Amino acid sequence: MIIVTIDPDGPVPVYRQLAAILRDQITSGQLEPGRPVPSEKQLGQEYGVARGTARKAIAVLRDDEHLVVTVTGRGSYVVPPEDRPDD
Amino acid sequence: MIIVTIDPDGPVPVYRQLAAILRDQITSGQLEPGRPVPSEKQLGQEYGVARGTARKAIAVLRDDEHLVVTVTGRGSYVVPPEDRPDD
DNA sequence: TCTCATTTGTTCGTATGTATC
DNA sequence: AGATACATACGAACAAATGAG
Repeated sequence: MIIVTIDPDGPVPVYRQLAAILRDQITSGQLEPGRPVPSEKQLGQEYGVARGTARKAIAVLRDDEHLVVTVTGRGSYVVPPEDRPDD
Repeated sequence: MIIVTIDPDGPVPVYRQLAAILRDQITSGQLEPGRPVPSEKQLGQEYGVARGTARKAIAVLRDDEHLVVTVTGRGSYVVPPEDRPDD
């Protein structure tokens, strides 16, 4: 069992650490295709970071890696592997 | 007559200023036990704040001070003094 | 049962100010 | 100067619950 925590004082920015955690959950199938990613608020509470930081982590997965899509007023959802551009 | 206004630029957050205003109205009896607190929308309009800010003010009175209870789809109501935990 | 308005609940989008590194 | 991080605040959209009719 690997304990995944965030180190605010480490060399890697918090939002990138959180993005890595979520990326692992997605690629491992723990977060299934089509299912919603926890909200920015939830992620903030669960990982002890500000909403803006959680938001930035999701932005990485969405804008840079296309692992999720975001819908205003709804949330972000895991993109099925076959729908991901160059994967 | 004390004029109660909200100072958006002061050191105290707007939602706490509004919570203080409502708290005074409740403890002074101006807002009577059992009666509804103005809706989030109304408070927003009356005090010139966003609904989310009015909502946050009510959350303080409900979650931290137990001065009001909230019913989804209905509104928030003033808790009678004798029903308030440790008061 | 159905429709409608009102209200609370939740979420994202954006901006500002402050502080730190 | 720039990136990071937090708190606050406004706005918008969507959802769910309630009650009136």
